[in-house]
Amino acid sequence: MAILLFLLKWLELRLVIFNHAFEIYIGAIAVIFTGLGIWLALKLSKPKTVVVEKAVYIQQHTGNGFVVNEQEIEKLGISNRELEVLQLMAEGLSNQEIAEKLFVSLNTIKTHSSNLFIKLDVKRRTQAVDTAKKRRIIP
Amino acid sequence: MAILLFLLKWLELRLVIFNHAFEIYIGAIAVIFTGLGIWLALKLSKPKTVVVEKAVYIQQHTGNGFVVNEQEIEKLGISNRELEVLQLMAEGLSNQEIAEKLFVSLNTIKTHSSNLFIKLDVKRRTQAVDTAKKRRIIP
DNA sequence: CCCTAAATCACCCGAAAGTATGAGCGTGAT
DNA sequence: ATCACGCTCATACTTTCGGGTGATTTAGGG
Repeated sequence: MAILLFLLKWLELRLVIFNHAFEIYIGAIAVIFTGLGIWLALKLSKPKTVVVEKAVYIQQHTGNGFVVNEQEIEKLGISNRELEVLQLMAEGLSNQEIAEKLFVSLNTIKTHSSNLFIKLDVKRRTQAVDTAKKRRIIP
Repeated sequence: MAILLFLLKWLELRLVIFNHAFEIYIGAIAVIFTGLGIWLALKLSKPKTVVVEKAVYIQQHTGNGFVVNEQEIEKLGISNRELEVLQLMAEGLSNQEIAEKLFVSLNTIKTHSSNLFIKLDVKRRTQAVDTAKKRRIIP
């Protein structure tokens, strides 16, 4: 029964195609040449590029005097890995970005930052950066 | 003579058109839809934006000679309330603490900081502080 | 008077940050 | 060899941030 129904539908479809062969042909031509036009335009047109200049602000350290306060770092017991994390933190990087930059996992960075916060006696990364700058641990 | 020749040629052309009406119709369709495709592609293709980073070197503010870069603040359209929030942010305060300090709700601080991030073109508060310092918006 | 901008606040939701805890590994000192 | 320590990573959980949206109020300029 289902097969019969399907057959009938198919025959109907064939009839439709036969009766409207011309329109379908025209439609196919239209679609094909629209596609061709799009392809042509994309291939042959110069890529529209909009150049946006973006200023990048860079701190210029022209031999001015920033000396790392080694005593402070030692006194607080900050390891060099922690210092690296702190520096990247001060540049505004997220933990994820720091992790990628140092080729370690996000959890490791979290551990480092947690230890850093304890050693600096702070609660947040912004506070850590502020404190570290005031103590001349980072420029 | 020339006119006659022209007339003959014209009649010939008419005949050609008559005999090949279908092909010409198809050809016209093809041309029109190729044009449509080209137009579509040119209209709808989004221009590729290329961001060119341009280095801007910042003078180091040695010692305590800090002058606020008013032009920068105005250029970025930072309101004074936003500036207050930014300053407290730089001191490492949480949004909650800033809210309490300024006697407003936490949501208000969130709104201010969100607007700040947009204006400073940053994604995080640490980045905002870093950028603001480099642009001499805050000491 | 209308319109705009600043400032205020609320709610939701997902992402990021931060806390707590435990554990494995290598290195240098005892 | 063992111990301490730095570094690594994980899991689970809580808190904070940040994005998006919309609403209200107030002050100031056209």
